[in-house]
Amino acid sequence: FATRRMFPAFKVRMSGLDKKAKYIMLMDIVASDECRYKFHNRRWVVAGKADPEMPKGMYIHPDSPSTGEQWMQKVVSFHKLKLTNNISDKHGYSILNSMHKYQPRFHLVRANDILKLPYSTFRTYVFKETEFIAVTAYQNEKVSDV
Amino acid sequence: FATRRMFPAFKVRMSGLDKKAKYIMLMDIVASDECRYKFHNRRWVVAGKADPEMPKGMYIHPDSPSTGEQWMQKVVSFHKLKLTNNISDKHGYSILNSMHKYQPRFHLVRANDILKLPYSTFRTYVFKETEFIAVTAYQNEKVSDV
DNA sequence: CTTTTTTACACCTAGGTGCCAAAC
DNA sequence: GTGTTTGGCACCTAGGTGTAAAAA
Repeated sequence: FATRRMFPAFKVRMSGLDKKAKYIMLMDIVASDECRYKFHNRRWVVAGKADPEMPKGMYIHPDSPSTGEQWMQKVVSFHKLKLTNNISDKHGYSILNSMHKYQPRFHLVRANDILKLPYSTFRTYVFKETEFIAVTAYQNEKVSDV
Repeated sequence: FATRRMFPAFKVRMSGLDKKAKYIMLMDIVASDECRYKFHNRRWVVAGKADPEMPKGMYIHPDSPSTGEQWMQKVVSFHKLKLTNNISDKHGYSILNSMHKYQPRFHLVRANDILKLPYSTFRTYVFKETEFIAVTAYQNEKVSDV
């Protein structure tokens, strides 16, 4: 069983925020489709129906809450998000099924305080290009060749 | 301006929790009295009225939420709590006035999820023996002699 | 003079990394 | 044989540590 950070990390650059207001940023990961994949002849191919998914929590960016000004002045990186394939993990990391396809989602909330989160409006953004297949070992040689 | 962890760390050992229920643990720091202190002839003596206090946030223990069973199986340490004397700190660390007396407080909340925190009942505990005076450099030789 | 703050820096440590060999 | 998972391990890095000297 392995627990590692997501690589490469999910990163966003923000603009148009209210400089003075405070924001909380979150992300989560949802299953993309109902398939299990395999890596055959250097290609990803569907290999049956997906395994059941574990419930996944919300990952709150550790700099939350911060002002719009602070968020906008550098790229916001979620590199500390941890993934695992250990279904009995107790640390609250995102539990993914290996060889399944996932979609990260980004949530922006205007709130002064984590305690106010549940009262607040979530704005959710999905970037299709961040979709990925979870693996236990890199399949693409180009990744290790960096 | 310095930002360091609190030393020694605030630690609690838990018992009597519901093993299956999930809990969130928090701590904060409040001013103990209205005095400023000085270290004179190897003793702490009152040296005037306290400076104004900055608002202090709640520090959520990073293992939150976890089950009663997990919390009880080892000492719960808040060693990652950060203190600073930088009044314009933007990281959400606890901003303390040096040479002032403070009281840490511990909060226990039964909740599955950080999003449910504001709906939930806080049980707050104060341990008088954890009161301390904030400093920028150790005054007691016994600390450095360890 | 005493007390307190700041800065710098070498040291250390926890934890994250790729990579490999073995197991499955 | 193929594809996938696991565990180990040397390496590296971010960040926390005390200490001491200088500044205030």
